Amino acid sequence: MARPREFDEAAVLDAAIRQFWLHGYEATSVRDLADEMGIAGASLYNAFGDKRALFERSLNHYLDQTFRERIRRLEHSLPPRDAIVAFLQEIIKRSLNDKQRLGCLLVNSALEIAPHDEELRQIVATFLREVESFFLRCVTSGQHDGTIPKAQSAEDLARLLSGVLLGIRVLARARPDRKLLEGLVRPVFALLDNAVPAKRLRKARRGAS
Amino acid sequence: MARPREFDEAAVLDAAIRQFWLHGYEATSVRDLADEMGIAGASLYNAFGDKRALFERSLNHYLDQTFRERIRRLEHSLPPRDAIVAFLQEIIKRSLNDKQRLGCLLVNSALEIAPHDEELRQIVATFLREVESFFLRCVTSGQHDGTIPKAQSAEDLARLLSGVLLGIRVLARARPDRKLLEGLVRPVFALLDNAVPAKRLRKARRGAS
DNA sequence: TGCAATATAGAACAAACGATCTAAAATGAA
DNA sequence: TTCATTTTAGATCGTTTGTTCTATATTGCA
Repeated sequence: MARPREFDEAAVLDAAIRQFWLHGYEATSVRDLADEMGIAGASLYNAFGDKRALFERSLNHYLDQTFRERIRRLEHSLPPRDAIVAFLQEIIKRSLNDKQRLGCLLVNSALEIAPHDEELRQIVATFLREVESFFLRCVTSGQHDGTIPKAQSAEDLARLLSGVLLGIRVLARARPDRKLLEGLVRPVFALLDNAVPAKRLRKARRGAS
Repeated sequence: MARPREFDEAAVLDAAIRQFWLHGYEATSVRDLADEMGIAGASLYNAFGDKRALFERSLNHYLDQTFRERIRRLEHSLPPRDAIVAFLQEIIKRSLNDKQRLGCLLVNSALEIAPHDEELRQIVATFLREVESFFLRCVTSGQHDGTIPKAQSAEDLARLLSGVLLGIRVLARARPDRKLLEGLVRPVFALLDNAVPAKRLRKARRGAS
């Protein structure tokens, strides 16, 4: 047949993700990309098409590696309410440890390019629905087994959780402050608690641990 | 002395805001800016310094015109809890009417350039604290007069409201969906309601209106 | 009415941009 | 071994970028 690729596609995609993540789409040049990916410009165009197509591949790869992995892992290992709490706490932890202020590539993309590119907007929108339906499954299941109160509809709680998730990521980009982020989610977790007043709950938690 | 300016500084700043808002910082060229502002490139550099300095002026002008105006208006005309509700509803309304998907220049900036420019990050962070302290004043005052429950600390509620505000703006950029945004804030408003179960509250509201 | 000072329009600058071309290298099937 | 096919590195394409220069116009003060 023909000469085979010399590079590992997944590895160079990871490098591309890192560049787009670090500088954003517009501020990343094709030369930066090729250098960091360790391939020549021509190879990049040959293998991925153009800059925009490479970005689309990178974003999809990122969503698979990062978000979908987290959803799978938490949903299969924890009871529904705990999965929600763990999800948000993991996001907070990542935001606080993010010394380079990368933020979240999904959120960054949702703002920088989704509004100017209908196809990418669809990808972002579809994935955001995917996250929301993870929250919805958790809330519905928690309301069934009695660990989450039914005062608010499962749909609205899932919507709120999506919004809070994105809000944390934006806020953390400018103010990576532990008190701020942990305080932000406290009232949300209270909404997921079974109608137990906050004071009694704190006392109960201290007793348990 | 010397020859006077031929353009109105506030007017050309508005045009600059529109360009940065529409395309983002990186994707807006100085030629685009000068054309839309109706001045020559040299005049732009003479009057504002460089592209980055013009952006800083634009952002500050935007924050004054849009956000600070809204905070002043609502805080002086409405009781605290209503001011919070009106603030979020106004953001939702703007997001749904935003045919050009401009989003919010503050949120866009917080993600595109704040992480790469320490001085602009400070401006964004300081303003975000300003918004949070508006929410804090409202919640504290509402908790005092009994219109907002004290189950959650005023600080945490203000933090949550900030996060929800940003979350709405990001979500709306990719999914400008009324059900999503209005559903998102419903549980938040419930947190601000005086421990009245949702069912009784809906009934009471129907009776009142 | 000069004169210093600033604003203007438009050309010009080097550098960087996304993308492509050229020619050599590497492969498996015939 | 030949050949069609693909990948590679590096030069190169025409644009566009942010910024500055040149030359002219316009002002208030002396």
